[in-house]
Amino acid sequence: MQRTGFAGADCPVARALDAIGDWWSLLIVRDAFDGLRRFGDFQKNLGIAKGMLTARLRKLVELGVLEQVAASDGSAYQEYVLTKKGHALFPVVVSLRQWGEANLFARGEPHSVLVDAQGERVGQLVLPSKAGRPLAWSDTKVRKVAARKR
Amino acid sequence: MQRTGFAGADCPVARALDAIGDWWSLLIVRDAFDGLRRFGDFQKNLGIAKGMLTARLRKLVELGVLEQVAASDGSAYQEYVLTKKGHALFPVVVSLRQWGEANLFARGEPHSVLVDAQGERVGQLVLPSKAGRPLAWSDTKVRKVAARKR
DNA sequence: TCGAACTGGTCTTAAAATAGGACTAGACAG
DNA sequence: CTGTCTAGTCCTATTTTAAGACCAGTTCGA
Repeated sequence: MQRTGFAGADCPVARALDAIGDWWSLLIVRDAFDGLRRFGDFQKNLGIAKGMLTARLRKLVELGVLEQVAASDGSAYQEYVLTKKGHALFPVVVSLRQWGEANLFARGEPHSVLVDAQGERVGQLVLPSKAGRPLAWSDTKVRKVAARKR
Repeated sequence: MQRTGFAGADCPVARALDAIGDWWSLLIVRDAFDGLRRFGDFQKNLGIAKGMLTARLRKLVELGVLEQVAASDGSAYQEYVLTKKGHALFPVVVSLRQWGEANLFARGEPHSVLVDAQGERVGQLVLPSKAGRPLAWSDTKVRKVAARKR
């Protein structure tokens, strides 16, 4: 059966997952943040089937997360680069990274880490209140809109 | 073919997506943050097939994101609640929400919003450097470990 | 300048995942 | 005791995925 979609949901989380919540899209975006640009680079680095990659890249371009530009090396080929909307996914990738680091590796198990320009490990993502005070989950709640179709 | 997995990857993003990067898991987690606890509540709210929900809940329990506890209303049934590891997914859900809010709704289109205890809308997630200065994507890079299998 | 190899795909196929619904055992309410 | 609710299991049709064969245009090396 066709996979259920959430494109019309009121909840931004549902819409976001509908757009980029499949098995590959965020890994492609992660690789794009890592500097990968070419079809073949993504394909080799991810080990993804070419047909899948074609479909995913096309969807990400349609969504406006990636755009195709002429290759930077002067060849006749094209490259895929993050748009502004794509760059806005940075916190999503970082939050997944930080959760993974803290919860999916054994103590001492090596993994890649995110560092700043000085090579220092970055801190944890912080959710500030309007006044700038850090908020935990229990300090927040979701204000729903009047129910529509869902 | 069997869906490609990333359980052994060096990259925490890949492992995180392997664990919770399917179409339903994060929506279940979102609903759990929203206070849903019972099988039937998740099923009704998400419109998910029961077989899917059974499989996803089981996987989330195995992962240690959810745990089953005796129902809080004194009945003989069970409930699913977030563990500490599950609560740690809060920034992931929030980052998806904020990206969705900013990029997937037309201007003026209504959507649910995250507010603090005073009902004020929360700010954007911030990634601080070790010293506490906010970092953008371009201020960071990924330090890889010595290449293994992938 | 010619052929070989590279790039960026398309197409086909088999296996696996999903949606949807029928069915069921035990709990609960009247 | 009986009907309904809960939390599932199981089955089937359809879609998605992985994997690889194949292909046209581009670039490279001699």
